[in-house]
Amino acid sequence: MSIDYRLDRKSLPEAVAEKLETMILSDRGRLTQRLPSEQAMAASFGVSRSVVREALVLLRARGLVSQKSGACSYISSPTPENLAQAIRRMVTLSDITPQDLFEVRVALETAAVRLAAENADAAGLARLERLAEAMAEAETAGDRERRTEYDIEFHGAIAAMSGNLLLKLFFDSVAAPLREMLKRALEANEFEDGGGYYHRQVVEALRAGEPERAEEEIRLHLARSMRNYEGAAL
Amino acid sequence: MSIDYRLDRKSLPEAVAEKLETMILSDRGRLTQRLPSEQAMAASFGVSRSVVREALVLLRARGLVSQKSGACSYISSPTPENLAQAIRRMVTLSDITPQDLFEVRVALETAAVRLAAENADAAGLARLERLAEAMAEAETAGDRERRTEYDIEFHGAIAAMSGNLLLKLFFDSVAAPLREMLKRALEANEFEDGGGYYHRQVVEALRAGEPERAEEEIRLHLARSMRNYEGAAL
DNA sequence: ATGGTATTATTGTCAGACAATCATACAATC
DNA sequence: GATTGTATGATTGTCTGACAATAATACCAT
Repeated sequence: MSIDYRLDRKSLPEAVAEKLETMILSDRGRLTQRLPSEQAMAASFGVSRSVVREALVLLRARGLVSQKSGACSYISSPTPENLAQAIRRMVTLSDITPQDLFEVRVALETAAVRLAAENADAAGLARLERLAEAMAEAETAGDRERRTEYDIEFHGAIAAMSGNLLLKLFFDSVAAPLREMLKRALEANEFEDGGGYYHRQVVEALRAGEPERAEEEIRLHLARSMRNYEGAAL
Repeated sequence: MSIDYRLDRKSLPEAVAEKLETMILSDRGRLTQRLPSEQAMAASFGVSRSVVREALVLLRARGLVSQKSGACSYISSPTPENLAQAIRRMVTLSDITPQDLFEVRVALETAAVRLAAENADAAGLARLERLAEAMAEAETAGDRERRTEYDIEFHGAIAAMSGNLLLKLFFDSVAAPLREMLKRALEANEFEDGGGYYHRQVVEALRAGEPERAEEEIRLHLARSMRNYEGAAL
């Protein structure tokens, strides 16, 4: 006649995963640490190996552990790609439109370029210049594929130059699906861009250390390049 | 002596999950559809039930299916909470600082208020005004808890008014940890704010349909309120 | 010490079993 | 006839045991 209020409605694997997660998070800093074997965990948690396995699948999906067949599980850190996939799923399944994606990207990048204008160092500026030049070269050579690569790298470098890890992470996550859209659009449409003119304008503003101007240049550039996405479905 | 090129280095559960995911995604629109039983899936995929179970755990972690014990699995859509959790994990595990969080929040909110200035409708503006008033009232009454609630709701309402689902989603995900920080800071520090003055300024700019001014007001307000976060650890 | 080999531990997958839970059909009641 | 309660079957949740594939380790020969 045990009453058994059953406050834990969760399933056993979720409960185990939660415990493991708190253990992992409290142990951060000491990463790349190997976990006990599944049998050992099953014994210490008082559940069967199947439950531990399902818990590990959950944690792997969250990017918190990595498993190699035959070897033990290791603690790991979630990667940006992890978040990017979640966003992509969300975008394809919910009512988020390509325009939403682009607007968020503009928000992140304008903020990034503001911060970059204050953090800019010589090495970073030189790298941006190299990328802008390489892009212009690829464009005059007619190599649109390489042009796009350099373009993406340029914008990513600005996000990195902001010195804000979260900003960079968000930018990458949003840029990934946009990049795929762009690739599909490139195969169909004609491409149009100012041959790296805007990129150089941005670099100049960054070198001068003028956040407002840098933001304005990026905003112009992005508004212009948005046309290339038109007609591209998610 | 079968060569067995083994092009699929993935584990069986991942392969099954991938197949199921493409099936689900291609069937979107016809959601709330029930999947076959685990046994049936195991038979049709030619694997054991354990493999199907692990695949389902993966899909559940991605928010693509929901399971009720005893009943079948149902196709489902990922929720914002799903993404928010991923972001929270990412924030607690990496070297992201409170300042990073705040900067991203400013980026998202300034973009949101710009868009809101263009999308503003009477009902939304009225709601914002009610919230600003309620906040000012709570502040004069000395009820800091309620004041904070209205404050958060006000900013969330602006994000929602942008009409951009992804922007709102990101904002909520970033605001959640900031909100916790603020609560802790509130218990220690004295709080200082302009009694809802800035909020009213923002609403005015929105009503006038002036994106630039609205952004500037929000920026001022946020720069001012950032002091309240000082000394609060993540 | 170094490199190759054998042993051992661990994971990946399978099969079968049973209890707990849910869905459904059916009977009973108003 | 609609609703409620019950019985039955299906399904999931968990456990156990097993074996092959793979990685880590210890051991041995050079």
